[in-house]
Amino acid sequence: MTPARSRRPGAPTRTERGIPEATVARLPVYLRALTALSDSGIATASSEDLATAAGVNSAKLRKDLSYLGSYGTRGVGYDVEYLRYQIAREIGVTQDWAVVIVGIGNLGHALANYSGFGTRGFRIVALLDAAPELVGERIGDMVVRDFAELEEIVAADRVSIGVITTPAGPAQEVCDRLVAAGVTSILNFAPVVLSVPDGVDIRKVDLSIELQILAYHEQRKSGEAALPEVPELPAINGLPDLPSVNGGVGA
Amino acid sequence: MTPARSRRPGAPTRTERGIPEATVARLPVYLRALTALSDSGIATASSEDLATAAGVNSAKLRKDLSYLGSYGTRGVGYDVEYLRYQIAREIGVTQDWAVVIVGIGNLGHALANYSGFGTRGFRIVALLDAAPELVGERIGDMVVRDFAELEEIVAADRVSIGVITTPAGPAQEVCDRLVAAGVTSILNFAPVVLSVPDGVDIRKVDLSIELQILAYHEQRKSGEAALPEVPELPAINGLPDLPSVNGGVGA
DNA sequence: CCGATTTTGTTCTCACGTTCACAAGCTCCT
DNA sequence: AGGAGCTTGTGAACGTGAGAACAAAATCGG
Repeated sequence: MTPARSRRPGAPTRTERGIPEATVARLPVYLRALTALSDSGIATASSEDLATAAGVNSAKLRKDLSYLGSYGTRGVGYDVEYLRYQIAREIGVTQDWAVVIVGIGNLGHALANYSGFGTRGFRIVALLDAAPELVGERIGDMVVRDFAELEEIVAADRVSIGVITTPAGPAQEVCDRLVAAGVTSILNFAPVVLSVPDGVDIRKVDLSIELQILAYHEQRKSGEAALPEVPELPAINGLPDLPSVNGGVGA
Repeated sequence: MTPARSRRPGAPTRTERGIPEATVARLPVYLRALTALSDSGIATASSEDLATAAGVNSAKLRKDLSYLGSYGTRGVGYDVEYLRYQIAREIGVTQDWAVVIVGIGNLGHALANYSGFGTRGFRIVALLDAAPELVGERIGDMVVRDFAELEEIVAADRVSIGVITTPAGPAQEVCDRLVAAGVTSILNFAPVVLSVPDGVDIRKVDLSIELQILAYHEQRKSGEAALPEVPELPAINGLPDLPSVNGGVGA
């Protein structure tokens, strides 16, 4: 996707630009760990302490932090407040980001009520749904508005992040509308693969996929003997002749 | 972690055992794509078709499927029903798994109502909460039960998967109780790093982390010039002397 | 029956991520 | 002031994953 900016071997000095994706995904975890330490009144922490709090290995943590710069003092550790600020700044949560949530079903409700939105840095500016019976409903201190107002809201509040909590069906259309309106980052909870143009980031959260991954490992654990060795379907001899629509299988 | 069973170069025949983790994470996506194709009455699909539907590259998809075995016919493609069954079996969703949900707040409600639980293969056997005012509440066709009944339920229904949707505070304790009761796979929605003994699998879903990752990329997009170059905190000259508890920073 | 065509399964190479191990650098004690 | 003791930051080795490219196998038309 991204053209991978040409790597000059000779000049890796400073933060350059471009922290490895795996590291970016861990920075929020470190940020949370630092906040917890800070709340406990701890002023300084070693990479070992932090790594334990974040659930990672200390070498990895040090390398991750080294991409941001050389905060930290040898022989001492990291100043909790200082490092916390640096990470927050690097991630971009020192400013706050306007977010819209589209699709106010069960999950949309839950997210709308999610106080403080987990960590600060994000502000829900609108709850949207196309269903007339939902529009006008109060949730916390917000009111559900019509999805038709999307463009107006995005423009007025400089919304750059959209959260899709609709069913699978309308998700792609909602996504297209969000992108057209100017949203450039999308968090998708609908169980579909959304396609977006280059320049738009998308992340997916999928409960059923997570459960299936767990099930795979669970199956391996409880009796590897219980795994049937390639039990061919009853009739797959000659031609695969349109069993199609009726789900005679498992699911 | 896994000792990586010695690879004999000459005999990679059959499913051996041990599919790469990255592949395991994509199998559920393929499964969903196949189900969609099946529902559209499509009986055969090429790796290209499937890859498009699943949002991946076709070479990757073929390699992933090759770990399961040699389903698929050269010059033709894959039989949709057949492949679907093979993947479902490999993941383990041909049998169904008993699941308990602990913590019936907003999110717990949402999951409890999540009809069909996304894909079949999972059966919610209990909704649990420790708060007396929630116990007894009806949600769909289920009733919230007391968390104290956990052990009994896990034993009776052979529950191997637990979902934690409590706040951060009680999450570790709930986790410990689940593990002690015999649950060996946990899906955690609480914003904390849980620690579990070896042999227990844990996966985490974290809204605020996902948003922060989006924010990072968003910040890079909108004006790389807008990124302030290392604006040191006002007073970090000499010694890091306990600024600790008061959060003078941003978050 | 044979060759052209299609599409899988696999090999090879490269990039990315993780972990180890250690030199550089800071503090504290004597 | 100097050395002992920690802890960071990073270079190097290792393992995993992604993608290109191609040989093997199946169908289909002549």
